[in-house]
Amino acid sequence: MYAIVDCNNFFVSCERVFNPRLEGRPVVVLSNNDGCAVSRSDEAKALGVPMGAPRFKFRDLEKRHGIVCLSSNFELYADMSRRVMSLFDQWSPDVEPYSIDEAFLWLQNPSRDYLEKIAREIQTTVKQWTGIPVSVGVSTTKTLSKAANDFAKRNKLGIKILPIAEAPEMLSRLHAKDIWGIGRKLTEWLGERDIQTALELSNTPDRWIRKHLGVTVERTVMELRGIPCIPMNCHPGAQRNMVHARSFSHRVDSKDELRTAVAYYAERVAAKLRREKLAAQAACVFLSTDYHKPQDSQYHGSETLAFQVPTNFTPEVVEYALKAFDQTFRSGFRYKKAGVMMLELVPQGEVQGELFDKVDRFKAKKLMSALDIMQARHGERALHFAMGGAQDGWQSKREFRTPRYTTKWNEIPVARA
DNA sequence: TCTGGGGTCCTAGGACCC
DNA sequence: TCTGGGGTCCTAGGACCC
Repeated sequence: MYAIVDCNNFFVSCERVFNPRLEGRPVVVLSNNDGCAVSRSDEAKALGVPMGAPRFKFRDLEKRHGIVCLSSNFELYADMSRRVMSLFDQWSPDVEPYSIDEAFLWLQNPSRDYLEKIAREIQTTVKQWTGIPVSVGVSTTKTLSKAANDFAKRNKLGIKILPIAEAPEMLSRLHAKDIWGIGRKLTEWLGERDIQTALELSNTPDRWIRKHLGVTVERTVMELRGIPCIPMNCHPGAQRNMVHARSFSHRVDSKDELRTAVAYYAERVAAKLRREKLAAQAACVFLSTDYHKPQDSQYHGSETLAFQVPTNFTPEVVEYALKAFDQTFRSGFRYKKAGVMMLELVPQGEVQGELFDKVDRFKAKKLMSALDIMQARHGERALHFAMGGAQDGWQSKREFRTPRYTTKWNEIPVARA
């Protein structure tokens, strides 16, 4: 049986662990730039704050009901996620962390009593040891366990065990859009063909599905019928790409300012590569205007350049990123977002040397370690590349960020006895 | 006025090989 | 007049997930 353990309102729950005053109040965590609602407490959901809604659209609700809006604090959420994930191996040797707030567990014993007991135990232990409330769904496939979890959440059950015999009943009440793997486009397409519920989809002939919707949806359909097609992935392959991208708080039209932003993003993504001990074979820079403003002239450009040798050396990453930037930049637009992608990642230790290399790799590595140590100890701005320069208008807005309680010594919570 | 960021997988089509 | 069959690799774009 597959269990999915999913943290309830994860980002909000993380905030509540360290600020119990938020308990019982409507709380919303905002995306970068304090833009959209990305996590909502039950109270905020009940007031009608939609997932992904931009803040200015629920400002009225916010004022009227005293909704607490917080900027996202990813350092905290990542650390809390690590704590939660670290607990799962006591219930199963096969754990697949699926996202920052979810993991699949493979449970060998299918007896209902056993599954109930384990699911309850997971719920109480995670809450007691980390402060995070979770929901658990269990069934014969991953897709059905996700449906069970959704059911548990909707009905405030906390856990739901779904034997295959009971699946059709539940699927008849599950809308196609709420199936794991069926997104907006597919929902629309299915709706046009009068397929509304998960049960209707699972009763559709698989040949027809395969022909019109491809193998991915076919797998989902089989899974709804209780036939596992999406295996556990406990040892995921190495990461293939890495991105650092941000929207600007104001629109930017100056080339210099945009260039500075790109150089800074290149710095950040190179540092992230080194943390993961990876090197990239190519760099891609992309720029875009504000697609929410169709009346403005639009431009979405990107340029990819291959490195001579796979690298994570900041000066080299910045150099290539700026070269790509100069090729993709067009003047006369007001830019809203830029990003730097590192492509075709390889483990740093497996990089093949190059006889006529321009860079002294040995020195480069020592220089970067020194830089990384300095930044870890004294902050990112203590020592950095001039190119990534002074912080300008393109910087993200983060007005309401809470302390990084668990990862910074000077932000650790203080108890007064 | 104000609308996120970071990923993966699949498919179709074109270029190229013998 | 008549013009094959069987592959691989790469890329762009589109879908999905959280």
